[in-house]
Amino acid sequence: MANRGEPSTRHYDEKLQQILKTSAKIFAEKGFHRTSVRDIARATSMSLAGLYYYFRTKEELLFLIQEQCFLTLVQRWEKAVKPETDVRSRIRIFAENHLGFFLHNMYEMKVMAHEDESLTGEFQEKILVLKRSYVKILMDLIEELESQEGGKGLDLRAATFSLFGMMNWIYTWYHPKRDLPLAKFVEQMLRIYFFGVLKGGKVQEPWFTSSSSETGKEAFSLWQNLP
Amino acid sequence: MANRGEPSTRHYDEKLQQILKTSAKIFAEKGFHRTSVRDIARATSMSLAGLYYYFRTKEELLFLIQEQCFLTLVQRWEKAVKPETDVRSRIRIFAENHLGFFLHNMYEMKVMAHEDESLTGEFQEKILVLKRSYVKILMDLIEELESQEGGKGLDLRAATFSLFGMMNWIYTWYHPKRDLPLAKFVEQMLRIYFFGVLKGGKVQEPWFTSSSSETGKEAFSLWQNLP
Amino acid sequence: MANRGEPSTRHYDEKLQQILKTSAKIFAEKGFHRTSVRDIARATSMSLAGLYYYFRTKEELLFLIQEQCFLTLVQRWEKAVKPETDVRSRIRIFAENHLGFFLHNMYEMKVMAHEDESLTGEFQEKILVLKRSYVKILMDLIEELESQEGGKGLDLRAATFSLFGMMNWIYTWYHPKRDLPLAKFVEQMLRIYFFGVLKGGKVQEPWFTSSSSETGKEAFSLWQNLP
Amino acid sequence: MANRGEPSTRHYDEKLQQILKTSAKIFAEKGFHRTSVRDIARATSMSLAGLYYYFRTKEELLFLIQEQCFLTLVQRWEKAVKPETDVRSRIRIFAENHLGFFLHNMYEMKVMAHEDESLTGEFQEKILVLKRSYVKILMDLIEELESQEGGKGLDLRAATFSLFGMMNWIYTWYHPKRDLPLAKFVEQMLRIYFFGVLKGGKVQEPWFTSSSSETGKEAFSLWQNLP
DNA sequence: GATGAATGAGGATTCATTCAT
DNA sequence: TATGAATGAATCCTCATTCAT
Repeated sequence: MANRGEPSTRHYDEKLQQILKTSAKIFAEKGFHRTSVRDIARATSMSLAGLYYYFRTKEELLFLIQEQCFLTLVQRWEKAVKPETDVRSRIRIFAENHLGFFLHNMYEMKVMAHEDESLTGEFQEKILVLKRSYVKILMDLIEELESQEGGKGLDLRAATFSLFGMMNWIYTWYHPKRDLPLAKFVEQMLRIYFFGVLKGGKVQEPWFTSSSSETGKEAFSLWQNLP
Repeated sequence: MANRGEPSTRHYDEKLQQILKTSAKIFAEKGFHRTSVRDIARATSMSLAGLYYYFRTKEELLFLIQEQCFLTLVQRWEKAVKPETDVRSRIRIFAENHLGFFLHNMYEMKVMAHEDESLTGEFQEKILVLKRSYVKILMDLIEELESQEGGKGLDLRAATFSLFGMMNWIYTWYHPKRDLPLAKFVEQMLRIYFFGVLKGGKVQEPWFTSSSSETGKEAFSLWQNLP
Repeated sequence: MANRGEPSTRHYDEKLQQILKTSAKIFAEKGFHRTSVRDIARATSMSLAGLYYYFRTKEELLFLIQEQCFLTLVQRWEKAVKPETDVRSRIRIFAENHLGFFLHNMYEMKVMAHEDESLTGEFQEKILVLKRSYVKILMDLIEELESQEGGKGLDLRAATFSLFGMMNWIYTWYHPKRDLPLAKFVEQMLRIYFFGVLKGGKVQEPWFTSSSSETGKEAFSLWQNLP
Repeated sequence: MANRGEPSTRHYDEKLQQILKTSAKIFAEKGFHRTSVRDIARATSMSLAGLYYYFRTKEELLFLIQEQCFLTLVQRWEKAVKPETDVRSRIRIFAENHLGFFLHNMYEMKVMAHEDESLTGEFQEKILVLKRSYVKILMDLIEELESQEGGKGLDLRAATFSLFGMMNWIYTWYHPKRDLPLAKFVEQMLRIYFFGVLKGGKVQEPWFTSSSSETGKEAFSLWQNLP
């Protein structure tokens, strides 16, 4: 019965998973646009045309990879988190989930972080929805943290995306052999995010003295118009 | 007659700058590989062939953009920093410099952060050298901070790239109209980086209690083999 | 086990007929070359591979459609015509047969009229034979008409194909809801063909006065070499 | 200045004309869909990519051919027709124009008559507009003829498209060497159309005696459901 | 009889780049 | 300096067809 789109599931699914895995690797290494479907055919030992039995366009392939990642991410988060009273712990669990996933699926991570904008149209929209709801989880936690622990008057978006930035950027520099193993790594990152890099305990306010920072808007006007 | 390599510099430079600026915008918006030289011709109102007077290949164009950014970045940093005794202040100046540049040249920033790996061969190597020396500046500062202020036993690479991550990631989410203006924005980011998001003053050690974090390496083994 | 060439005929034939009917519709609507075997699979709710039990190639499918049409056309003609003495009546019957078939099987008609040259090799040749013999029927009738009724000195091929042209062209414009019903339609067409559109009875000779027509060969030399 | 779409006109136009002419020939011989752009490249001794300087898609190429034909057809008609009082003469001039064009540009004629439906979207629409206005010219003439000369009660659409059918069908059978030369050919066709093939003068009404014709709607019900 | 899975060949189109002028 | 015209190479994708089951 199945006519492209709903092939029989047993073999199909296994093969598709293998294709997604292999493609993610190549996309991560060469970039989505530099990767030709032929590259994927070669890597999967399939024929060019044979691949198209499993996806309709190269872009759909990218979409499938990203979609699966987000779904997995959210699903594991929901399984890992308990209605604990401690916000801070929940944030920690979120970060553990996020980094754990990323370090164990570095190719997919890279693809998600980097090939974000390679999707267009409906594919882009669908991923955007997933991503927004995923981001909202962390943002809500941080908001709760702010309001609950008294807060330092941090900008919510800045606080949220700073953590995402720290975490997502790792694909550009993290080497398993060179850097800390996962558990320690997570600890370090959360330590920085929660307590900062400075040793001292008390928050010194005003802690900065730069003249430029004080002048507000014009502070960096010299930056206008490169070079 | 001026030929390639030694064109009369007056007009040449101005025009080239305009081309770089325009190209950076398009690269930022469509991505390097999705951008065709025709797109650039259209945007600069030049003929396709005419452009090739100013660069030899599309990749060189990307290189020129990135090179100029790094040179500017380093140059301004050197001008802005004084042999101050305070490490923390120097880090702040570095961040101000970095973010100031990024927010005032968002297209170039995006291109630097995102089209990093689109360079190959010699171009890639040259940029790598520049980038490494730029990263080293911050890394050295943080090392100094660690050793001087007593330190919290942070991993140097993690601490360095966490700050870069926070800063470089902004191209994915920062909207001038929606988010904080530059000066406040820098302040927020440094506050998080220096003191963390938690309110409290004293560092609680051990501050975390997660069982998974304690188990070390195996902690996230469930992540193996997506999905 | 029935194998290709001698399948059990009962089910086979019914199913084949259904496939031919469906294919004719799609060929008519999208054109032979634009139609993929997948389109036919979809429309017949069969699997792609399943179809190939009923025909060996897509071209054979087209051949079968055309062949069946011609055979039917000739067969019904032979059944309808009586050794009447009146040539004119026999021509009328031929036209009724032809148009009756066409209007009742518009998809097949379109395919016959339009996808004529989509056949190649042996298929083409076989259809050509059928077509020639079919055309010959009408041509012979018209020849008989000419010689018998005295004739107007008409060119035989021109007279024959003019009628075919009038009839075959209808697939491009005839709409059942908009145009005359079959019986009246046939009448109109034959009236034009037999008596012309002009009202008058007597043939005016010379009926034309155009100077260009008189100049013979060079008349339309301005047409040479478009535009 | 020119950037695809408005190239400089001198050389461009000549070359484009040559491409159109060559393409029309191939389209006529192999059919539009069977013709690959490579075929055209070969026939024009240009490179595949080089062709795309002159048109954006293969379909546009077909459009250009058809458009030019219709424009030429209308333009020459307007130049040829005089506000003569005689409708019949004007119809004759129309037919002369149409057939003259067709016989002198048989490839283009075939393409117009046969590859009609190969256009889609806007291209199709534009040609449809041209075609409708072209058809309207003849239809108006025939209407005038009907009302003026008294008329035989002919259906307007049937009368109009019968003539078009006779004329347009010639691409399927006309051979310059075998058939009548243009002037005589036009004469024959008009004679049939105006006076019919029957010799006699008077219109016999009712001129037909077929029983089936009299039964009206059900006349050809045997045709239902091929075979 | 029927189908899921696979493939070789070919198709339209785009692109970076060049070169004569 | 600048450009119109041209091109080789590559890209994504579709298609008719097959074959083991």
